[in-house]
Amino acid sequence: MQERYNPLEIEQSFQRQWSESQPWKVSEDKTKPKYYLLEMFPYPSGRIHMGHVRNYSIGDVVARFKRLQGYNVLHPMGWDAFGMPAENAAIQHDTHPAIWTRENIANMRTQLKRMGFSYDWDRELATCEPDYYRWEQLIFLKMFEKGLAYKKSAAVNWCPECETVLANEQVEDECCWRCENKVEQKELDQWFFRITNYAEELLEWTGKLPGWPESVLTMQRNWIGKSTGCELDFAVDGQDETVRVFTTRPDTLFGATFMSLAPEHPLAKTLTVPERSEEVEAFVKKVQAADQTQRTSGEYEKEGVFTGSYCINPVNGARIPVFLANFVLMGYGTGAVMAVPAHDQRDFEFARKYDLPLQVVIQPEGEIVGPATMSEAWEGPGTMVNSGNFDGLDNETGKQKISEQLEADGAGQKSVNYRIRDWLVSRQRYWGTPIPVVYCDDCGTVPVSEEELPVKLPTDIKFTGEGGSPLASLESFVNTSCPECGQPARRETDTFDTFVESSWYFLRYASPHCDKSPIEKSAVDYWLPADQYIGGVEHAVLHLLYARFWTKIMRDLDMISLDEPFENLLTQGMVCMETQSCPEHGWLYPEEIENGRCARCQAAVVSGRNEKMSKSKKNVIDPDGLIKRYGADTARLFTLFASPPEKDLEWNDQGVEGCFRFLNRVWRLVYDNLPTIEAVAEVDAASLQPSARELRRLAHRTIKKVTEDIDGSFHLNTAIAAVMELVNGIMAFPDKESAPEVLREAIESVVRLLSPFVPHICEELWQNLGYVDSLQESGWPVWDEEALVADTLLIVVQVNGKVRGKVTVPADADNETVEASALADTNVARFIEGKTVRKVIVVPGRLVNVVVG
RNA sequence: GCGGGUGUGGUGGAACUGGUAGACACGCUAGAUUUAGGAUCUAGUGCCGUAAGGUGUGUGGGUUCGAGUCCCUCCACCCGCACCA
Repeated sequence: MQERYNPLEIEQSFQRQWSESQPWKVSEDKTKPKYYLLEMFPYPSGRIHMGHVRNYSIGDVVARFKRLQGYNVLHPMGWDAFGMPAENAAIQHDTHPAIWTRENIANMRTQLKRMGFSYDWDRELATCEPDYYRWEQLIFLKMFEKGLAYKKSAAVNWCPECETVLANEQVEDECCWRCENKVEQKELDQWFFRITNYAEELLEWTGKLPGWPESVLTMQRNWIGKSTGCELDFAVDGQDETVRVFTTRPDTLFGATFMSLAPEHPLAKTLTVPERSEEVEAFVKKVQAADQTQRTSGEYEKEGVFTGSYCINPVNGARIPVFLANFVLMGYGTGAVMAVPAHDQRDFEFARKYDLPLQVVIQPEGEIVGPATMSEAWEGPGTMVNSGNFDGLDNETGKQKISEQLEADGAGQKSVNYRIRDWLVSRQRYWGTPIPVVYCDDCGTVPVSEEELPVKLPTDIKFTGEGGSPLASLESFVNTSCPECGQPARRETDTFDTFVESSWYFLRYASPHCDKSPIEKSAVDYWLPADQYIGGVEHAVLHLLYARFWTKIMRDLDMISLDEPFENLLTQGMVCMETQSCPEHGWLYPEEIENGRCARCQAAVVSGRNEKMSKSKKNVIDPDGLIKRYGADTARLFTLFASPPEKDLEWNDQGVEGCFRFLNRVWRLVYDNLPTIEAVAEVDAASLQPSARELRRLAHRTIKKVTEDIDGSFHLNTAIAAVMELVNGIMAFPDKESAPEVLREAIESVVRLLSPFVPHICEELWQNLGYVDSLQESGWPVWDEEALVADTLLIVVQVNGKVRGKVTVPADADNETVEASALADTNVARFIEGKTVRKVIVVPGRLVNVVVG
């Protein structure tokens, strides 16, 4: 055995072996319990970053652990390979997205292998390959057939920088999720997936995913945004029209004193009387000129205009004026709102501004509110008043009763509204899956026939960066014949949102080479759902919602029998680091700083906030540099030890040093003790001296702790801390020579327990301990319950709840004995002296509390 | 506004069903070793105090023999949704 720990040599040697023997290649084996460990696959940007290192290190611990426990573990890796950066790179570097992407994949694959992650590389897939996306096109055809994919003209989000439309989920604060530029609204003809058909089921299942973090479930519930109420019709006075409204507060119907329509409402023009049309048109123009951000921010001043028409309240015949109001959105509900100023704050403000009447219909308990005295709307519960037959009911009952009445009268019905909109999936970009559709002058929108698939993305393309998608100008692609009538026709030149590919890659992993269909059902039946999914929380309402939706789609197309794809979800925190900047040169990389000064101009460097590592702010650590300096095991160990997986990780170079020192200590632990433990007998538990029994107890306690910390709970940082304690305990063990078999067991435990975290060094140490077979074949250690039992216990003695002493008692001492020795402690006696002992509480195995007074 | 979450030493973080708060690590201090530095080893390290002891988990209160943990109040910060009818 070498004296010094040489990580690079060891790691490369094992990685070469693993490449050849492919120890993690799996197939369906019904004799073993399966475990599908999935990590969010990366976009092939070119290099892995610390976020990947962290994500995949967490996953690899669990994969290796489960394998050692005897599970048949599927642990795949692939590439989310379509997307904008490839196109931008092609324009900038005069290359082709396909070449750029494949080179990046090759680089990153090497980097992942250099980290020692235990993937089944045989299942690797890249979504930009026709043998992947052809199946996506097939599923699209089936969705089209069922009306689950459709094209419509709608006001959509347009990113001028990316020159494409975006889904609602991809707009954050009115900005593009990718380039952070301001998004515009445009009326365009686009492809949608009917996710709204699944709104209720997606919502319902958020209550049936106990393995998901509450925060993600809540975000999805918010996004789906269900509200229940009813829809009802208001007749227009003197015209043969009705205005349909949606309300969640039918109980306030008697309090409706006016009506607000969205400026875009189809009836807006019809209801405007000629003498008001000038004013109304001016108002509509003004609202349309304001951008969406202003219009939907709470601070936007409520404004409106009277149309001159009146509606009739169906329950009491009241004649109420119809307004157009800037805060009413056409995209939600029916685009018309019955305004109840006494019980809705927005309506209240609007009514005060335009001097419209208030009618109180819900009286809160214990106070009297009236139109004259109200300074804000009462939105809380109460008793119904001024509501005809419904007076005296509590308003919750009133909601039910009024809805029933409306239904009985045929004036309305109970109704549910969702905030979620259909998923806009077409993109005006080149580097994506072609949408397999043809436009024919005679036959209209015609799907490509299944036999024609895949519609391959053409590669003979020039990238100028101008004029939108290069596909549209590629005659050889665009010009085709109609699948139905054979006449000349044009291909769809939009491609799919890349989130379509990532919505089902985890299903494809089950049978990645299947060339008959998207998936092999038996393989999906065996492996899915994924037992554990690990990735960043930024996909809470994007990928994680789409993937759930797609799974249900494939289920309803009878391709799989699965309701939900991911049994357990772990959202790991971000990797953060302080930003550093120079007044002259802006953001600085860590290696551009020398002794707190800018390497170029020697100006003092200013430290900024601790935030997510990002290239744009240059607060990044390159995994490659870390591996070269310390090895992959240290890189893995630090990201796992520095903080619990779900929390953000603060980068700390000294912490990395500390982890490297620890691995050196482990190395030395084996090296120094090897002569003592090379040839020893089995442990004979019965004949051990107290100190050896103590060490053995520590070793077994650690096995238990590490097992329980990894399994299900992901307390990886405390698992590592526990092994560190064991190492400290072994180093301090005084009787190494007289109890070598216990020493060996303890040292072996360290090596075995650490192996999922730092596999290379452990494998090497295992061999040095004399084993020929791989550590991966050795199984996970099990603790001996009997070894956990202590001979003596340390009992804390409190007087009136304050710690005054500690006594050691035999483990089997009864309460009386424990109490007696507690009271006999000299320091405890000091505090009891002269006082009456009122009560003594003995907590077996823990403490004694003496209550005096 | 609604919903979710988080507040513990100089720092990252521990603490099972209420039972020694601060495990483990970083940093720091002192010492050993070393030509020096690094590495390594030993001891110490919440705060106040020479000590005995006091005090301490965002604030204030409550339950309890005993509260970081349970209940109530308030505060701060983070995340998601938001004129959603």
